[in-house]
Amino acid sequence: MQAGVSIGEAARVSGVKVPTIRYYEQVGLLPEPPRTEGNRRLYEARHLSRLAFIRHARELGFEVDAIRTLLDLQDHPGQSCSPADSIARLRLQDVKERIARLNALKAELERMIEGCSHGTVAECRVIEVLADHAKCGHPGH
Amino acid sequence: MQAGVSIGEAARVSGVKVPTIRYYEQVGLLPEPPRTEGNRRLYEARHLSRLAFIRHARELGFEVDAIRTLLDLQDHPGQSCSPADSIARLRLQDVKERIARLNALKAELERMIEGCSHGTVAECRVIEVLADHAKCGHPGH
DNA sequence: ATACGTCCTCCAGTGACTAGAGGAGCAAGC
DNA sequence: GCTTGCTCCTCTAGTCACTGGAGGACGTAT
Repeated sequence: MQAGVSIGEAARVSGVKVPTIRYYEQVGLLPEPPRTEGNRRLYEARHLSRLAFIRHARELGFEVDAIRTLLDLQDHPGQSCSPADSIARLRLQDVKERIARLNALKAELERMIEGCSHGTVAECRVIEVLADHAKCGHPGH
Repeated sequence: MQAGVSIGEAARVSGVKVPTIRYYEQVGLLPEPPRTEGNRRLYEARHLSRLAFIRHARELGFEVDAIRTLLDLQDHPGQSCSPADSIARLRLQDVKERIARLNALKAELERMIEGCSHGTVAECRVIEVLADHAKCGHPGH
């Protein structure tokens, strides 16, 4: 086991930016690492793997609060994993809803753009649809 | 033409909350309406239709800045609609990208959840995948 | 006259960062 | 030994599009 790496190095290997790493420490996602004599953070393997965990979870769209719970579970491997399972299921549900909503938006945007005759604003379907909700495929929203 | 409606009434018919209406005025999306003797806002038809426009555009995910441009175009109907068209196209591009990313997340979340054996955290696939990026379908992210 | 609902302004908070000011540590070249 | 330039430190404030609360005024019904 070596000494550890600087915050810049940690940023490089994890793909998380330096200020974001400090932010994660500040909000309690990442434990405070030891420091050098000159007061610089020195990250060890456990910090780096935790950082990778956080990054992956953020990429999957988990909120910081959810990640805190997931990390806490990881620290207690004997517990039931059903909280982790239900956090992931909630997230999946959320993702599915977003996809459905975005597909509706996509359809409406495509209809708007397709109807545009590239003339003046007065006859622009984009503006017209925005101004009058009744003119869109009004899918609920 | 009647007098106009209160901010509460405007909120009711537009579906935009009262503080949000005041916020739109503050950031210059909605013109300042006339006031009553008692200093209350009185919205006229033009304000209400502008509010509907804003709401619809926000629902489609246009940013406030983009909406400002779109409203400006609406106020000058003789201009070419190509700026409106390109704002909408950019938005569509963005929506498409989001859908693609969310579909990838959905696949990964489903794989995670499916692999969960409902036992302890130690053998939980959800935690495991989060901890080790190599264990997911690593679709680019 | 009183009670209640709606309205007013102003200021602070949300989430998850991001950017900048102002200063100190550290390695290399001259 | 000194300077240059990079990385690091803390602290504060800004982003986006709202949202919420304090503290007070107006308006209407009883």
